[in-house]
Amino acid sequence: MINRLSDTTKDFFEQVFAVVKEIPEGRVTSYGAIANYLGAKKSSRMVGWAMNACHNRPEIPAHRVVNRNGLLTGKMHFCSPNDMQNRLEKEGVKVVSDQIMDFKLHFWDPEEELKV
DNA sequence: AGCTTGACTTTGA
DNA sequence: GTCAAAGCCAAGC
Repeated sequence: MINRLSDTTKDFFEQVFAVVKEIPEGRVTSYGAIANYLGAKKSSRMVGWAMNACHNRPEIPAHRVVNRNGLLTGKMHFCSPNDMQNRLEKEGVKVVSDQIMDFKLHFWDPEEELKV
């Protein structure tokens, strides 16, 4: 369980970053899963918005966070769109047409792994 | 203060 | 199974 922070927006960002940082190599998760773990399932967009601020946190493996369909929706927001897919494949995650193969297999649920 | 947009998800047809 | 619409919260204009 990561640090429980206040419900302020800024802390929400930190929470998202903390969870994303805990994602092991070769694993991926979805915005909704993170949002759900943070207790804001309906605010899945905010997770994406939080990732938008990941530019301030270079250590955040945002490439391991995809939409619920396993699609690399945010690849364009990387410095190099190809880098996201390349990095995932390097970690053992096969990606074809911006979509993660066997997404279910590589899926990493924070609620289960971090044990709320 | 109000409207539009956005790295999403869920539900209904 | 797919497609369209609604819901959600925050930032930018």
